[in-house]
Amino acid sequence: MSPKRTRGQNAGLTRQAILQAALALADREGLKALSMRRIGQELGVEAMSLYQHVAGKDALLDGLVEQLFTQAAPPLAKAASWQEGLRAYGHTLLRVLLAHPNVIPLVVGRPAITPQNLHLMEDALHMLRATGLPLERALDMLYAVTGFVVGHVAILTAGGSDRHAPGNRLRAIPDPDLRETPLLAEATRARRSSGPDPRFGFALEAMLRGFETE
Amino acid sequence: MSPKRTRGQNAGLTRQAILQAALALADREGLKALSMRRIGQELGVEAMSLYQHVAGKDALLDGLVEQLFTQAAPPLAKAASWQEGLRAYGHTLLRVLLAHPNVIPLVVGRPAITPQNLHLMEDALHMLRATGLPLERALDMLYAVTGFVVGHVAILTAGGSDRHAPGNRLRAIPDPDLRETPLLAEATRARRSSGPDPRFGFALEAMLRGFETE
DNA sequence: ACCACTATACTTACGACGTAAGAATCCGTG
DNA sequence: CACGGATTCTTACGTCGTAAGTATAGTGGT
Repeated sequence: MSPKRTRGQNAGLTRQAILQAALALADREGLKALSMRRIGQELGVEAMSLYQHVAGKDALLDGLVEQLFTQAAPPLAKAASWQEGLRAYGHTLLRVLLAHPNVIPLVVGRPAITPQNLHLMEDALHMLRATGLPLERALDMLYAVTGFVVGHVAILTAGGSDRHAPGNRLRAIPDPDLRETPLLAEATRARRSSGPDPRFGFALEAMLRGFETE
Repeated sequence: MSPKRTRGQNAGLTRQAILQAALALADREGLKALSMRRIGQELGVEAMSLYQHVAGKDALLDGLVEQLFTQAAPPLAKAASWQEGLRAYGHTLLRVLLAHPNVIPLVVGRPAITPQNLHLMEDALHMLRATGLPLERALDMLYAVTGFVVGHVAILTAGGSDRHAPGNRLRAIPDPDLRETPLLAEATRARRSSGPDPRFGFALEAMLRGFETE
């Protein structure tokens, strides 16, 4: 009944399993809850056991970011034109990031230069160049789109992450005081009633068009 | 000679002075060095003394972000058209953020909903509406530009903040392994040799144009 | 001159953190 | 069965944010 293990008994730990548990924990309780001890607890294991599979906390956080980007990469790989590829990549990345709002500060705060992620970028460059884009321009656009999406999401989820850690909602401004900032209050109220992101797609298109007509 | 104080002697602490010292410390030694004890030490004071002027560490970090946005707000306030205002705001914000690369994760990770910042947004909305923009659209654009700049900077400074805390350089990718990712290596090398941000202005213009012709 | 009173700074203390070092246990191979 | 590497657990150290309590300096009234 009790899954108690003794000392050297393999607990089935994996880098992947650890990252998954950490991501789930971050989603559920916020970044502040992401301590080694807590993650271990989540896996029925002591904190120090994790160090067999990840080099340290920073490496673990890099791994989290890597997980997210890995999810967003495929659409880019199998597109016909660079416009279509970047568009699909942008929307997918947006969706992935919004699915894990608590982790967004990590995505922004660290480049996550894991081997895995470097290969993702390499593949993307291959694809973009295959559809007839100068190499340097391809990197620029990859950065521009990624930066735009990340920034957009950062603004969207501002205030969510840890302030009121569990159960954070996805909004821009937390009900500003009406008498102090009436315009702001009215504008955010109006904005919130419309769909979740009517402006994102448009701005992204504007960027793609801009790159086209350079 | 010795600036030693005894117990109740006023040390000249202020919220402003604390924030300034903290910002300088973060610029100099990275976010990880930003502990209450360390900041106090910087001001010749014990950690707990700071709590008389800031509510806690989170509030202090919010204050840091507030400082940055306050620096970027003026250009928007005194512009003739919304295009000009947003353009000036974007470029100024970019400059301010790049001047403090270490704190960028904070800017992204927290909305810094301080009263001060809410008023900044309120003023911006006033200005944008005065030059003939629907309120809701004004907020959209403010968010879009802010998000774009933040994202751009986040990507630009990725890897800097704490990894090798002091003396971080401002680059996108840290010399990827040539044999693993040849395209990426070549593209980043080419990119780095050109100016610091040839693409930012263009992308920003594309966005503004896009909003115009909606 | 004295005395509350308030503002400010310091001291101590607690629990949680990341992780270095080493001991204990399991498991595959001989 | 023996043993050696892999994996986990235990213990320990220094640092963190901050709650609670204490001591000192300045201030205004008498």
